[in-house]
Amino acid sequence: MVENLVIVESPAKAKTIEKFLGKGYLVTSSFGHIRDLSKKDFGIDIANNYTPNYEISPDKKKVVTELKKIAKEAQMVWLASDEDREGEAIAWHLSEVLQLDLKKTKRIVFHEITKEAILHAIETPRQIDYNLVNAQQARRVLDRLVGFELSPVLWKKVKPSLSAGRVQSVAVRLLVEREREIMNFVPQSAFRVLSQFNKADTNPVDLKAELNTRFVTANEAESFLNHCKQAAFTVSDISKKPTKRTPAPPFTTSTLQQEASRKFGFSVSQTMTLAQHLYEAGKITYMRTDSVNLSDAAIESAATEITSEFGEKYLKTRRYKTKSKGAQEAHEAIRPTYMNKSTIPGNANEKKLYELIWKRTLASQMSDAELEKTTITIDIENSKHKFLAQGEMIKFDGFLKVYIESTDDEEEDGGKSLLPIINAGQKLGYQSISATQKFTLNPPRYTEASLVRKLEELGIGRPSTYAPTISTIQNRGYVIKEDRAGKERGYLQFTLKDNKITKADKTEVFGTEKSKLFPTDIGMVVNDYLLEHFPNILDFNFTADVEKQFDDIAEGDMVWHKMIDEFYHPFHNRIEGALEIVGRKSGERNIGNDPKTGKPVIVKIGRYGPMAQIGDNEDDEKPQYAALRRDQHIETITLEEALELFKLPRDLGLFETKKVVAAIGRFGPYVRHDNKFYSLKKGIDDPYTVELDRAIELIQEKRVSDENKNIAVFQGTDGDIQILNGRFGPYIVYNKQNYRIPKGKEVKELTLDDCLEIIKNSPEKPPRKKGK
DNA sequence: CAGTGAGCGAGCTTCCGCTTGACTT
Repeated sequence: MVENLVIVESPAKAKTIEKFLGKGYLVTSSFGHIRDLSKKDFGIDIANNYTPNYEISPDKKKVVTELKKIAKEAQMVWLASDEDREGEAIAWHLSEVLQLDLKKTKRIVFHEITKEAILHAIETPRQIDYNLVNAQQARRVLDRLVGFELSPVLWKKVKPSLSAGRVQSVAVRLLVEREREIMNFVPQSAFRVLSQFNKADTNPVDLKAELNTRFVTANEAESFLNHCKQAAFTVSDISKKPTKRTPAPPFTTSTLQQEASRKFGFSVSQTMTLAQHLYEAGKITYMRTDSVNLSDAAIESAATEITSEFGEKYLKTRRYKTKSKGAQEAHEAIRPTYMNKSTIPGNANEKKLYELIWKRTLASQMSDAELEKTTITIDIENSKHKFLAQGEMIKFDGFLKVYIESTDDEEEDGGKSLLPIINAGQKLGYQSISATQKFTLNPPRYTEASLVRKLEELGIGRPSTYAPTISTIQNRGYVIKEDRAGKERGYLQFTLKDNKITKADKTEVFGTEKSKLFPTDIGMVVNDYLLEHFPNILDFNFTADVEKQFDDIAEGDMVWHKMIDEFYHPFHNRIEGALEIVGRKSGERNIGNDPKTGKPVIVKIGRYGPMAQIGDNEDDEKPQYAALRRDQHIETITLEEALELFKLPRDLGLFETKKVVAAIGRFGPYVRHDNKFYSLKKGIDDPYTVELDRAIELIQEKRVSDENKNIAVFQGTDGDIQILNGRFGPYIVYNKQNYRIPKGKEVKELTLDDCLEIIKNSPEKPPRKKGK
């Protein structure tokens, strides 16, 4: 029997708090929300003031039973979930489900996990704030209504199993709109002029300078270089300007995801998994937070660390205020639990992430860096243009000693080099001057992390959902994360050297993308459909607007189901209106006519994805169909590219009296013979040109490797027990299940009894989850 | 587990936010 039961949300937190409270207190956790809306009939009684119908979540049944048992015996139950909308709702659900006696229930909150904070919370309990709970119910009901009414519209109008929601649909919209901006982007070019000067008299000095204008035409660039042949160059001004740089605030979920992505290339889910490990090991504070606040204790221990490591001069205590929209600040910023540990044991990635967090936290409490920016201006005789050389010198490193924040921008070359000592009036001579054609860059594609940053900026989504949202839009096929090769383009370069101008045609590769998010055809079609019929849900301000109303509910100034009612009626009307319109949305595009038949060539989303067809469905003759390749898109494919697709499948001829055909399938190019498939070799074979001889070679190769595949066969009660040679080594197949062979067994010597033993001892496999 | 693209119908999919496992062919 326990005197006091304290319930928090996270088990790791429970463990820590129990240490602070000591005897008489049992601290346990609810593992987040314990119940949710039923999936039947929306889980909402719409006609009856939107009364929610809650069910204990299946994976929480055990926890709830356990909590019920303890709560019954406890003299006092302390509901200590987070101090935000969701936390308050968790406290309320607990009190309802556990049927807590209000006289024996107290609600407590704390923002940091320190002994003082927790003891203080125990001394100042309150009751559940029902206004805040209602704000959460409004949030939950709204999301359910939007998600569960919108998604089925997509199943009917676009494709089954699709989804839409307040958060994911806006995320996709951002990607689609950026992609179209890039498609429509027309690069402009101009000539950038760089000069490599030598000091005119004795020692040659390395001084690079850039002209303060760029020339639009090659003629202008060339004639400027001509002018430079005879011109004198004079240093006219040297200006020095002190500047400073300030450290970035401590990490939140979103900024940690961004930095881990920029510095180490981690995906957002990878970062979160690593952070979860660090949190569970007690190395860092909670990793799902929107707060930049540090506890007094943390600031103090950071100060001690800084003073002892770098000296008083490097210390500057700073308190940060969160400014992101919709922040709820139930936690601290993400920081090391112990500031005196600059590194921890663990695997390489855990170490990297921990050290990043340690450095960022420490730097946030350090002095500004003091810099001096120098600009040297060089006049050109008889010209209004000037050359500028810029340099930056660190006078005091401050926080830069431990941490420099990265940016998303590509590295700019030059500009920040160290400058030589030089005087005004100094004459300079050039070694070479070049004018290089430079193209403007298209807006950047999003990475997972930069999309999270944008969503946070718009106040859409929460720290606990950033990573899952990014996964959802990929799982639905709206978005794909991949690398894409760049394209080549030519550019001009003029170089003036030894009084001679040379012109060069050069090529560069541009637009190379690595781990970027690309919208798919489905993503674009769904986005266009939603934008056409439900512009209010897709509005970038939709979340911010409803958040304001949730705040009013939390303040007690608005009744939650009235707010929902006002939203629901016009929304539901739009749903009905959208369903009344007949036909599907397929993103259909007519890209021209087939020169052979004169029939129209159409690209659209078919039952199995993006496809091209020659001829109308109304036509007497059946249209010809072909699936688009993975790197082709409805919006950009040309007639020529589409016609190319119809050259497959290709008839290669006969082998062993059966036809051999080459084509491209879901797993890439293949040849088919006698209903069997043989993959073409990547980078060697091309389905458009492969010949019969080569196809036969591939078939025979496969036959040989298949022969080696079978090691042994035994007769089991449920059919054959096979020992096969697979991609990962030998394994056993029996009754449609695969079994791994334990180490230390000689595969060739396995007997039937050995196999049965292995099958019996291998752990029961859980049923495969549906979907991917 | 690759080829298809007509049509029917049954039964399914789906949201956002709190948490952590238990998986890793």
